[in-house]
Amino acid sequence: MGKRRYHHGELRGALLDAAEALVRERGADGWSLREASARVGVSPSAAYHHFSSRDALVHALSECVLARLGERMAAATAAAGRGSDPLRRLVALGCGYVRWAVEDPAVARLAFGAGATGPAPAITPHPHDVLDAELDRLVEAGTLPAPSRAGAEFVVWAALHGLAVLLIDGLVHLDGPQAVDQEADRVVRAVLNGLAQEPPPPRERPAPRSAHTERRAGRSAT
Amino acid sequence: MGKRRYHHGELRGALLDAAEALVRERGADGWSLREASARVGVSPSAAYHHFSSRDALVHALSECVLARLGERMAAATAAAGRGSDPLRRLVALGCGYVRWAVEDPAVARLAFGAGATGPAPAITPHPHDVLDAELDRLVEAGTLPAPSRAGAEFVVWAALHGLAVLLIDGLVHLDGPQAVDQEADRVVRAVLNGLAQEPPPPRERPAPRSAHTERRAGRSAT
DNA sequence: ACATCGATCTGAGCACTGTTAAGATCCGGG
DNA sequence: CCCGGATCTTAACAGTGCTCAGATCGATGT
Repeated sequence: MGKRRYHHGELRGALLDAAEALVRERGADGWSLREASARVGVSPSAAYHHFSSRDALVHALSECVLARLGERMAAATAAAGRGSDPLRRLVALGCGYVRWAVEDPAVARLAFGAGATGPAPAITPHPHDVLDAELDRLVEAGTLPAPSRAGAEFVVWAALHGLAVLLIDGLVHLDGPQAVDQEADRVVRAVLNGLAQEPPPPRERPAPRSAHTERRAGRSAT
Repeated sequence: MGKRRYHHGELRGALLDAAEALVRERGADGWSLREASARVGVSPSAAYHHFSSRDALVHALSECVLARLGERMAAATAAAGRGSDPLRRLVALGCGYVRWAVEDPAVARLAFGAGATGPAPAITPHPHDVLDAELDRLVEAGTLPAPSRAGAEFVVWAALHGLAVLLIDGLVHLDGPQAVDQEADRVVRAVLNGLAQEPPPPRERPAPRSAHTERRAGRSAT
C-alpha cells in the first residue's frame, strides 16, 4: 500500500482495468462507477476528470477490448500459415472471433453492446478490416468469385457475430472450446460456399455500410 | 381518469405494456420500474406483487415479445405460400426475423438480451421451432440433403441473428426495409446453399443445444 | 528559492434507483 | 355480516450517476 499519492497519475488506465475486472467478475452491467473508483482507491468523482460519464467509460473500454479482438483475429489467421489455403485462414479467423467471445462472455457482451451510440471509434486493428483483407485473399486465390465479393464481409460477419452472440447470451450452448471451433468452422465454410455459388447479382446491390468504414468515408461517391 | 379504483385488477399486463412503451421510447435500459409503475398510476412497490424483481419484469416482457416474433416468422412463411418453393419460404422467414428486429430495435435488444439468465421460458410459437419446421420442409423437398440437416437450424439462426443484432446495435447500417429484406435474402440463400453442398460429416457432430429445446429434454439419452 | 497556475483529486450533496417492511383497502366466501 | 387474503400504499434503506466548491500537488517561469 505504501506510496498512495494524492495524484494517481495513471487513473484513466487504472479505471479501465478495474472496470474490465468488474465486468469479468459480475457481468457487463453488474458494477458501478463508484465501485471501480473505490477499487482503484480513488474518490467516485475523480473518474469524471477522465470520462465524461459512466457511458464514456464503457465506450472506452469497448474500444480497448475490440482492438484486442482485432489482434486476436489477425493472430489466428497468421497462425494458420501465410501461404496456406485462404479458406483455412478464414476458418481460423472465424474460430478466433467466436472463441474470443465465448472465453470472456461478459466482456464481449459489453464490447458488442456499446457499439450502438456515438461515433465509430478508431480501433486498430479493426476486426472489420481484418476480415475484409482475408476475403480479398479469397477472391485473389479464386475461391470466391469477384462478383460475390461486394458485401460478402457482412454476410460472413453476420454469421460469425450471430454465433458468438447466441453463445454469450446463452441461447445456444456448446460444450468445450473444440465444439465451438467446430461450429464456427461449419458456419464459415457454409457461408463461404454459399457465397461462392451465388448467381451474379442482377443489378447493383444496395451496399451495407459498417459504422467503422463510414467514419473514414467522405470522398467516395454517394 | 374517472374510475381509479384501489385495486387495479389488470396490473400485471398494464405494467408489461407500460414497460414495453418505455423501452420503445427510451431504449432497452432507459427506464425504471418506478417510471412504469407511475405511468400505470400505481405505487412503485405494487409491481412487486406481480414480479419478484425488475429483472423478472424484463424476462416476462421478453417472453411476450419473443412469442410475437415467432408469430411473425410463422406468418411470413405462410404468406409466402403453402406449396411454394420451400427455399422461398425460408427466405420469407428470415426477412421476417430481421425486419421484426429493425422495426423495433430497442424492444428486440431487450428481448434478445434477456435470454441469458434463468430457465428457458415457454414461448409459443417459439422462433426456434418455426425455423426447425421450415428446415424439415427443405430436406423433404430435397433442397437440403438429410446428412446436413443436423444442427442446420443453428447455422441459419446464427446468420439471421447476427444480421439482426448488427443492425439493431448500429454496427451495420441499411437504408430502408427493402434493403434489409435484400440482405436477409442474400444471407439465407448463401447459408442454405453452403449447407446443401457440405461434404457429409466424417463423424457425428457434437450437437449444439438451444436453451429452448433443452427445457423439454429429460428422456433423451445424454 | 519561491509564488503561482493548471491539472488532479476530495467531500458533501442532489435526485433517483431497486427493494423491503408494515399498514391501509377492498373483493369474495363463510 | 364479517373476515381472510389478495392487492395496493406509505415510508424508508442503501446504493447509484453526477455536479460543484474547494483541497492538494507537480511543473513552470522568474
